[in-house]
Amino acid sequence: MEMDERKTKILQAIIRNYLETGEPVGSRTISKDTDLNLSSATIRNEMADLEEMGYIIQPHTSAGRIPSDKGYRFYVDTLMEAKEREVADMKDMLLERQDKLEDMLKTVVKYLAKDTQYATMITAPTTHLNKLKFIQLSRVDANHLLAVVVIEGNMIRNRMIDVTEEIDDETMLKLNMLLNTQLNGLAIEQINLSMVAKLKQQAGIHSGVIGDVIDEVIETLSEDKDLEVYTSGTNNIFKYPELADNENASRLISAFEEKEILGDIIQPGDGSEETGIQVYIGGENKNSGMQDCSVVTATYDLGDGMKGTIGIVGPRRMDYDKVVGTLKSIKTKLDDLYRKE
Amino acid sequence: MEMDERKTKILQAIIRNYLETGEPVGSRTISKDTDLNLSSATIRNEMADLEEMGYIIQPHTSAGRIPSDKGYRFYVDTLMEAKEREVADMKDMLLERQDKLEDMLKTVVKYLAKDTQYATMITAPTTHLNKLKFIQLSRVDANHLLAVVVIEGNMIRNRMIDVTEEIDDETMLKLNMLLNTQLNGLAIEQINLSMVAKLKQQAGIHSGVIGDVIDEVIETLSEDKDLEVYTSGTNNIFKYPELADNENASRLISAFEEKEILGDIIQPGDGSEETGIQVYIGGENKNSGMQDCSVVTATYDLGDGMKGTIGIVGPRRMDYDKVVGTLKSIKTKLDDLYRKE
DNA sequence: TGTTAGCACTCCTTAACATTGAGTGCTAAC
DNA sequence: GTTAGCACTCAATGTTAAGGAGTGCTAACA
Repeated sequence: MEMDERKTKILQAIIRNYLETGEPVGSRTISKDTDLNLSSATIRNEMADLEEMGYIIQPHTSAGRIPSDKGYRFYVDTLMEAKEREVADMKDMLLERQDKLEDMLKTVVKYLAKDTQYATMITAPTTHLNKLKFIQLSRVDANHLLAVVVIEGNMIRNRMIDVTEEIDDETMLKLNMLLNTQLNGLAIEQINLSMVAKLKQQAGIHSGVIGDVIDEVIETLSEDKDLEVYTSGTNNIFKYPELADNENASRLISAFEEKEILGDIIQPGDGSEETGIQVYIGGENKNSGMQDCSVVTATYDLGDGMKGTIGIVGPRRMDYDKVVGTLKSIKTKLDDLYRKE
Repeated sequence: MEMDERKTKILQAIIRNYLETGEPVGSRTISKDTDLNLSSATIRNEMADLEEMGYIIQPHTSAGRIPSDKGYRFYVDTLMEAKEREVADMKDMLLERQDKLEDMLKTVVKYLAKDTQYATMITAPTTHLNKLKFIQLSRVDANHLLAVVVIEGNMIRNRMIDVTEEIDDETMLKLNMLLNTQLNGLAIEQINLSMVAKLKQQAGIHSGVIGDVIDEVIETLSEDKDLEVYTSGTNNIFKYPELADNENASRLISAFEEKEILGDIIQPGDGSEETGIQVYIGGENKNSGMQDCSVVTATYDLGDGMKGTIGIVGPRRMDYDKVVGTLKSIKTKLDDLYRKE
């Protein structure tokens, strides 16, 4: 048996209706809702076919049908009409300050949660490909140095370094010079052990303390800010009874708190490249706690290799059109953000 | 009618039992559980008295009794035996790094959630009383300056500043000098508008750009890091049926996400000064969403005016002994942390 | 051959009702 | 003052019946 136009139309009507009401939909409803002018009996025959083909499911013998994962998948891949939606302007969210990326991400994720009424999360952009722009070591007091590093995209990292013996001005100057000439322009990823060894060697006699300082500077660089994840609207899961039972809710809340969801979910190279948007429906999720959820992710790219991911988590009967549309718009705005400048 | 020793013993037994089981406790149970050697009938008479006095409540006529807020209050104030408990060492959590206070707070709050099985939150220490230790302005590229400020307690703040016209080396040097001599040693709180005006005046001719830069530096200082709140174990609320119904859970989760709970709850100067520990039982909470919760807070003090608050949120029938004990221990460890050095 | 009306059947949902049992309050005796 | 005894209350649980939405199947129809 195979899909024809009529079956497609009926399947679409079932899904549309179910997304709206959350109730299993019966043959009579479809008979009235579509422009096919078919009796409920005919619809019933078609529905039996669709069930046999695996697109819809009957919760129990005397109930209507609900879409299966395969049905949703068909809908998302071929029937959905995701329209770009008007969304708030990222520029406004940036508050004109480049270094407070963190604040913008929080604002975005909050905005998305409010707009979609689902739970949302966003990862900070990766920076391991970014190049060093500026390194500075300053003496704060007798036994504390402050290391500040700026990388491409104007992200700042810093660290207070304890030193056991005071370092004189001349050495500080030399050290700063050394760090800048050797490391500037390199991507964080490129810095390896042999480079560090070379650096230490060049730093010369004071190897004891200076070696430690260099180690700490390097560590500051490779600090994993990439994994930073912000979430919002977790309480939205209570709006959907199928997710709101205690066990499920507890699992989800916990997953959001641990912030490990996105890492678990995203499987690079699964066709999301073209649009940057990817949909995972119910059982398609690897994460066992999320088999009853659908997740839509978008990869944004601020340029210079700074990519991050936005995730929206809702029930299977998520409003895919709206969510995908919104994410597309947000993604576009984020992508344009740095590029235009 | 007034409390006598026997009533006290019975009340204590009722509360202890209820805290353990979560079920209303009947007269027969108390008759067997206590060493009073009284029949259930006698206990019933006493219970009727205790109810009249407002310490216990009968959910319905044929049920046992549960403690009222007043009962819990009596228990917490006079019957409880909070024993200091062995807790993880903060030193280990600090990972030997002074500037990563944030990481320590996250670790503490996570540890507490795991240890107590309640939802926990912690506020970062206030810093508005702290003194400036170090200010540095550096040129990152032609139109970006980097401002870095270190305050007492070695907390670091920074900001990237856009400048429209390039600032020459000499001016930078002068500006750094000026900022350090004028502001070092001052508490953040002390810096006011007239000081800023004076600063700008002293900075001289370049007033346009320089003025903006100074404004941004000042803003960096007063950035409200104080309000930073970390939470953990929110999913623990599902362990307590009285909190886990949808409406309640949603409200609580949302309150935790907004992180406004502690601010709402803490009422300074309500007797928590002696021990730094404060207990809010059920209806005693101002926040309307938390009328079914109990909250225990502890104020920690890292010295230099850096105070913060820890909060533990659970059901009314929280294990007060354990929670208060744990908080006392944690508080002591935190208080000692910086002081000893 | 596809479509449809009709009908028996399934099974979830809801309400009504009876049963059980924990726990109480009261009374009278100790 | 304490206690045994007893009638009473009421949430919880189980049972049964009625109602209804929706199906699958059959037979008639265009």
